[in-house]
Amino acid sequence: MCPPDHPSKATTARQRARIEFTAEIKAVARRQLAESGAALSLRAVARELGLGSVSALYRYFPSRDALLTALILDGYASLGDAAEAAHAAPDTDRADALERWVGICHAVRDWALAHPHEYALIYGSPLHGYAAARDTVTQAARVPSLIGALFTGLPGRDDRPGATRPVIPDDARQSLAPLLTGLPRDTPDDLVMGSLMAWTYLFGAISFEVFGHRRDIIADPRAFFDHEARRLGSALGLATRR
Amino acid sequence: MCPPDHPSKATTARQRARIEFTAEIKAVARRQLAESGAALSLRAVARELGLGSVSALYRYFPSRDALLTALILDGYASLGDAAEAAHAAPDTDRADALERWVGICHAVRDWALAHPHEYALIYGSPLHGYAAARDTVTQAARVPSLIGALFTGLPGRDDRPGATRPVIPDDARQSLAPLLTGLPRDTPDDLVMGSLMAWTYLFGAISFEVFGHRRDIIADPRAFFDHEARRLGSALGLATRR
DNA sequence: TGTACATCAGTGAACGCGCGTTCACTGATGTAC
DNA sequence: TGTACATCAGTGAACGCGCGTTCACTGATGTAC
Repeated sequence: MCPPDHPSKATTARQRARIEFTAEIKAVARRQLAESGAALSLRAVARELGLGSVSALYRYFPSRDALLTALILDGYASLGDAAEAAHAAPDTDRADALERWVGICHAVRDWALAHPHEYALIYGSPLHGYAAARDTVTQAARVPSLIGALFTGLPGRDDRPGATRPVIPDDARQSLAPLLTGLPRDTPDDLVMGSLMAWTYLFGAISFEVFGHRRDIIADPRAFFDHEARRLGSALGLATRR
Repeated sequence: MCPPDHPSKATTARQRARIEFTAEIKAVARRQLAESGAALSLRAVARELGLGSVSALYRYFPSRDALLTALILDGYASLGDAAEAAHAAPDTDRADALERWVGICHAVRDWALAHPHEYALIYGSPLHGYAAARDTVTQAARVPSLIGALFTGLPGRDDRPGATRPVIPDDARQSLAPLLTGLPRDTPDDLVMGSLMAWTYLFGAISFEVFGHRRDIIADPRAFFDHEARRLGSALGLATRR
């Protein structure tokens, strides 16, 4: 269905054109999704591309759902890129976990505000008959992984001797089992829990703003967001240097 | 468009039938929304109602959007009822703010899991060309108001003399202005902030679960939810008695 | 109480539009000898 | 280097389906005298 990921030097003009046109189709589809709203129409995409027929699209995507899947995958990847770039930014103090957390929060929020419809595609209501493709999970896990690393990574840990660790009841701890199997054995449960809560909060705050539930309620969304991210991060145990 | 809200005793059989049938239309529409997915089709609703023609529906709702608006309004009202019932439940210790918070959380979650499509209609991605009706704001405000009352109401306040209040930066405080005008003058900003954060978190956690982002990640969602609600509530300053 | 008229619920056909997918085809770009 | 054949991009028509909304209508339910 798609050209190989590692194009050999033997790429013909046809292959290059195919790759370019595939990208162009996705770009147009993305734009239309952003402008016209929720529904993605192959006919409209073909029209805007100047194609004389809809059926030409079927050379590139076997169905409408396949195109949608590609857009979702790209969305996750693009969001992951933005978050990881913020994490790797040279001007942040890498030892200050709270600052890094706030930086990631802003990166995700900025991305969501810049691509509200792609955000809705990823984190909004699930689509009618559409079943998420297996491939998406890898990309979808990038942001939560980043947050998890921030909480459980050593330089950010707030393990001052005086600090008391929150107690996690057994049933809640056991419900983390699917996650813990993928982590080092000595990862403290409360930090895993904390990173999940941080991810949840981040998603909630941005969804509220993007979906309009904060309109007329909060005057300066960015200032509010900055503060809530800070307060939540420290409430969940992220340490700052100051 | 609709019969008067306060039906006088002079309700004729016709008027009663009209009210009943309006409710039946909404019930069928709700069911179809839950089963078939996102799209609401007047024709399908008419078919299931046994009507010989779609156009009969136009006696009850002037357009498809009007029916959608009615469903959204009902959704907010139904959710508000559930949350308020939990808050007024006789077996909860009314002086224990944390327990009441957790009770409301479970009530909202239970409602959302029982009505996932209605939940998506209310809190999911905004609909294509659809603009929210003015009437919805009153109903939409019920859950956040309840949470706000819990945080700022006296019996729940964690105002032990030793407790230090979180400091809120000026810009974040000012962004709360639209909300503060509707509250008593001496309402502490940090509690208003806390209730907004609690509402945000609640929405984030439930959306994650309802929209499937916790599938394969958390084994026992209810246990996890119970713990996260507790931990968040106390992190935001709600006191418990124990 | 009985009749004449107004109100309104529901009908059925039509308008004009959209959509995803299939299929046999033309013609250009590549490949093998 | 030149020719014969295979590959594949794009065409255009068709299938079969969906949708919201309008409109002139029939016939039953209510109201006023």
